[in-house]
Amino acid sequence: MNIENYLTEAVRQAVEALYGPLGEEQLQLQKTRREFEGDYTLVTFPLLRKSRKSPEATAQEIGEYLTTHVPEIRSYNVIKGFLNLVLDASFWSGRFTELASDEHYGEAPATGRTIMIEYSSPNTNKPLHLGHIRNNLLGYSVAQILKANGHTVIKANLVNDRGIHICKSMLAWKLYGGGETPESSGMKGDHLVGKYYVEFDKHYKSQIKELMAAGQSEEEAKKNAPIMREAQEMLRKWEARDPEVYTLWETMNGWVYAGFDVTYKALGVDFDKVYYESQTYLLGKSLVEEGLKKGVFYRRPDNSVWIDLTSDGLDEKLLLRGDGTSVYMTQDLGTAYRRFEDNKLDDMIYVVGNEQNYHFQVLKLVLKKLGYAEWSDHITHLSYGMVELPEGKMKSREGTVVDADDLIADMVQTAREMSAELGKLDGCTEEEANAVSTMVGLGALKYFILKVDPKKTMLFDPRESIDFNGNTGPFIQYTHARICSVLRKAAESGVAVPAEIGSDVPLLAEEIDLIKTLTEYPATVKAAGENFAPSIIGAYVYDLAKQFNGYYHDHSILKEENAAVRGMRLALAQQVARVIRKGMSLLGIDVPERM
RNA sequence: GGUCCCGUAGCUCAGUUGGAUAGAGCAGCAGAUUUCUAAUCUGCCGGCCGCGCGUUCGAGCCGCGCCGGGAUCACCA
Repeated sequence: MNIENYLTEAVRQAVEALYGPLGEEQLQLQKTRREFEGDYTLVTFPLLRKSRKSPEATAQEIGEYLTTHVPEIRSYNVIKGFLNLVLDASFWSGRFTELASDEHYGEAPATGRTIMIEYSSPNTNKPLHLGHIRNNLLGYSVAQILKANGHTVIKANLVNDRGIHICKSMLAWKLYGGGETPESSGMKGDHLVGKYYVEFDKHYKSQIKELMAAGQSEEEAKKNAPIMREAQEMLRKWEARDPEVYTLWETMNGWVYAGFDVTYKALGVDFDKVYYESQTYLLGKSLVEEGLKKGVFYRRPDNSVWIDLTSDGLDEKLLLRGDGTSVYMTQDLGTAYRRFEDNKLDDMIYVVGNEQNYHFQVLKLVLKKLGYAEWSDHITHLSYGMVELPEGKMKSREGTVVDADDLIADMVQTAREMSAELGKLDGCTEEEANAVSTMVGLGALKYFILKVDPKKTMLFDPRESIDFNGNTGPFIQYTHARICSVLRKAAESGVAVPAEIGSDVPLLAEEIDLIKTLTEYPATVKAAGENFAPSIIGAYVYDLAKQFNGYYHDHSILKEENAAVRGMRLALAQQVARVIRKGMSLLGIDVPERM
């Protein structure tokens, strides 16, 4: 039975008995804020027209009626126009028993909807950086949250494995690499390839300089630099499947994938489907034909195909080059179409940075104009803001990018040092120390990034991110570890944790607060699912941990002599730990049992 | 210039869809440990929610207009 519905119905009956029938929107029942006495609050302002009395008098009247007619409502108080209803304490022990015995607490029943979420989508010419970390963490977490909401989720990764940028690192490796491999250099594959991407840029720049010194304009120099011409030639050869180029491409991409796998594994993210652009970049041309036939697109004299979106407040957009080759938009139209067809998707979510807002605006609009509104309306661009550093934006040219692997290693290392300093690792095996440091270091990183609303540009301050106090992942993990410690000690001394709380066990106000927070978990998961916002889960879990930590600090559990009260507190602690675990797993954060 | 996003405490951020006296953390100040984990807890200090007008019983939230910051408007992906 849903408590909100039950109470709303009771209140409706009360109001209608007093003032006659009323419309849907006039009943506003909400949780009472913590600083007031009560559990649920009725806002009476919308009812004044019916009651024709002052807010206070109206609240008074309804409160009186409810306390005499509804057994669960013990008392009420009125503050201004707000009617605070106080439920009987035994009611909350009942609610607690319900949630404790629900094995799938916080997991919605299957909806039958299938949702694909595409995230990560790296280029294979350089290693992942901090921006990718936000992308990956968001994508994975949103996938987890949608699963908890009962949807079938397909996690997809579209690897950008072809194009001129890939040829650049291939060419630089061929020219200057001397046959270097990940094995021979001891470098991670993606870092090795990234090194040659930088190498290309270096030579390219010096060639431009030379040409300009020889009298060419900057524009000419950029076009004429031999190394650039060679890279373009390489791309042509690749498209013609030249065996030598193709083999090199396969080899170097293989190195990159091996490197990415390590990073993905460290981040704890994974995928159900991996698409490669080299296999999908020809898609979408038939849609262009279709658009031309329908008169939605038009052809310019140079044979290129465009759509005019000026009447929608946008610009004209190229869809196919004059030579018949695809552009980004062509491919995305094609892959979107194919994905909906192949997987019978109900929704498609793209986790892509906000610098591509315009692209997705156009994508959806074009599909709509082609007549596919019934599914293009189910495309969501989960747009996230840039990650900035205290020094400003990350720029690869200026070497201010934060490498993903380095950052992860730093976080784990810092976690380890701090643990060691506090003596937390005493008596641990090397393996245990590693496991805990990894969980804590990554917990800090993940929570720090996910607690921020995705839309917003966020500041990543390395010093602050490794702070383990306050609103941080490690604080939540710590709270969990403490609870586990209590439960362990209870088990050791043979004290059982009861499955439910007897209705006669006296509950403190803090304990009722804690139960209330526990009952809000499913609604929180739902809200996070509707808004694609892991930050909502983060705020909830932190609040729960904080509440418990405060409570737990002032009230002993194991030393409580009254067996019923002790049992109640143990049961409460156990559920808090369980909900922390559930919430954190939606963020992709592991929770240690000791730390 | 067009389109989109952001603006809340010194700093980093919440604010559950329009409700009560706007919340956390960090930083600063003052305290708490014979204790089940002090990676903790308690208290204090700190606010024209960018500005103005409007909508209504009620606006940080909705509408309009400004101001400030960012992204984007490529035959790159």
